[in-house]
Amino acid sequence: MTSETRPMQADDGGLVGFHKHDHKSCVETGLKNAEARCSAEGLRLTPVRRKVLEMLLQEHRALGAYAILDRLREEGFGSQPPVAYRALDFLVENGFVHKIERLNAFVACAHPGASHSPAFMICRKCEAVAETHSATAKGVLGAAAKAAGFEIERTVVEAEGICPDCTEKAQ
Amino acid sequence: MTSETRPMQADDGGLVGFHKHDHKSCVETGLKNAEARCSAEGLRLTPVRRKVLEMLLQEHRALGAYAILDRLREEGFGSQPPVAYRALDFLVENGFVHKIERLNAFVACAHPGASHSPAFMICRKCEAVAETHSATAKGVLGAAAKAAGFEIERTVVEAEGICPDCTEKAQ
DNA sequence: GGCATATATGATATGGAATAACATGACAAG
DNA sequence: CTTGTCATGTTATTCCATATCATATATGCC
Ligand SMILES: [Zn+2]
Ligand SMILES: [Zn+2]
Ligand SMILES: [Zn+2]
Ligand SMILES: [Zn+2]
Repeated sequence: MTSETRPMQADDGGLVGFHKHDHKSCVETGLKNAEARCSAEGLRLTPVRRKVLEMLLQEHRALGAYAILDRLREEGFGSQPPVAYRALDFLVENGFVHKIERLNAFVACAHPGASHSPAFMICRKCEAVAETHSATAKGVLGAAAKAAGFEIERTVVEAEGICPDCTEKAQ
Repeated sequence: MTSETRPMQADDGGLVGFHKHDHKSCVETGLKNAEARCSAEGLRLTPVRRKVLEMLLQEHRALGAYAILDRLREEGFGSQPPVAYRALDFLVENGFVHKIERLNAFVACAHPGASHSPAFMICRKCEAVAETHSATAKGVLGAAAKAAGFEIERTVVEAEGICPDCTEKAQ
């Protein structure tokens, strides 16, 4: 099957971005989880880092580095690009946040704690982003890589299209 | 429509980037193909567009827009960003070139003429890029999308890792 | 506590990617 | 010849990202 510690399923809430849900708890538990994991693993969830994670949990869409930076400035943190990028680097490295390559932007991870190869669905109308998981390395691509002797370390899987809400509205 | 006429297979030469091959013919046939398709479909393969495609066929790796721009300048074409971006837009829209989101860079398509959802393997050491195809929309992600009511229009599938050559050299 | 070391932040500067907006040129249709 | 369309050229600006140096803050050891 897919993942080692806590395998995910297609219906286990992976599509937060497209559905109604208890958003306040969504943010709170996200932060709680991060705090727990950081203290468990000796990582330092400093104020800037915590704030950036909070911002990203707040939205269920991707934020660009400069949007993040603007908000950091408003909150009294440093206002130069490296401030945002360093916080993002930390969060991405430790799996709290993912980068959406297609958008050059960032989203909070929807499956904190689980080891996973994330996959994303990006609505090109409303820019909502939903995270699910991919098994790319085990599918066609994995076979091709194996055949070629290419060693996969990381995969980027992003689907662009129209989310259910926008499809509905368009009717 | 560029049609479901010639589906690809996992072993049909999709890994050009990692293997020795007749590179001169590689470029020539690439350009011939493009010319043929353009005149068949009423597209205009103008000098800039042709030059950019040639450059990308020449390399088997991704080139950034500004690298392309530099060479265009050397060849006497316009030297401002839009010159390169417009040519690239044309080539990407018509399937002659793909954008590698992970690198913010561009490669010539290795399967010209065939309708396909490309997938890429990117070596993080030598930056070689090999194109193969993905069936993402039919795999786990496709199922999740269907379940969520998300309509996939396009997929980005990019695997980062180490190519066979670099693995070998490292021994 | 005091001090050395590592880590995190602040601030400056620069480079690279991408697009908006406007002007000009080539060319075909009317 | 005029008009419309498409491609190109040019200017300017915005957004994304990193290198570098200086300062502060935490942590571990004496
Ligand atoms: Zn995730
Ligand atoms: Zn939408
Ligand atoms: Zn292709
Ligand atoms: Zn390599």
